[in-house]
Amino acid sequence: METSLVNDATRARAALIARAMADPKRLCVLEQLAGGERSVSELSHNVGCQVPNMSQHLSVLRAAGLVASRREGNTVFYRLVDDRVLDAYRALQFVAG
Amino acid sequence: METSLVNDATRARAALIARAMADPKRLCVLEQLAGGERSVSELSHNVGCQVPNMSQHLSVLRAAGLVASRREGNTVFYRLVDDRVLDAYRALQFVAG
DNA sequence: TGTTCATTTGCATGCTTGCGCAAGTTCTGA
DNA sequence: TCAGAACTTGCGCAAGCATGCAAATGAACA
Repeated sequence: METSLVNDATRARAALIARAMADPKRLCVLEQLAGGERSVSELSHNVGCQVPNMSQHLSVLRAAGLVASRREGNTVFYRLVDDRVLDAYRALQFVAG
Repeated sequence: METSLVNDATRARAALIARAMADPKRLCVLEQLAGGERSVSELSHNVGCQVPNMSQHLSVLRAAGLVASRREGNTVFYRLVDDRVLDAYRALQFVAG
């Protein structure tokens, strides 16, 4: 076991982000959010899953720091935290060929 | 549920790749392979896990199409299939901050 | 053929995940 | 204060995954 150019913490953080992106529905959410803010119910409708399930996926994405939310009355809107998230997604798609 | 710019198959493929990258040890393997071919035992030593465990991680990476292998006598050498894999990893690190 | 080294596979275990459903929370409007 | 809409959380289950260890396979060589 030897040292590396990248430290353990950075690697763990990158792995967490990859983990958050490791689900087609969550990738679909990122695509939706690329077009701007969306509510939970909009997302669950567009992605095709139940609202509680979508809420769980969103909490995974939020825990990884990929999305953030804002409440407006009864409605919670989610958005991408940073466009670099889309860059990473595009890089994955590029590898996917 | 509405259509999207990206089809289900592409999304699933990207998710598979993200899943393959969703482990610090596997990311460490990618870093090692960025420096050229490595044998399984070298990798298990450098990454810090048992050989059978490394073999499993490598099979995950291979299933995702990120690495390929070549046999030379008793030794199996693994390599990155494509430098775009590193681009994707860098993009993840970039998101990680 | 028999031995040894390098890697892969099989198996058991314990942890994590995605999902559906029910219940709880937060806010709006009558 | 009460009903209803929009989310979130808790729970249980089936499936998937990481890991360690033992056994099996493959290749080289005496």
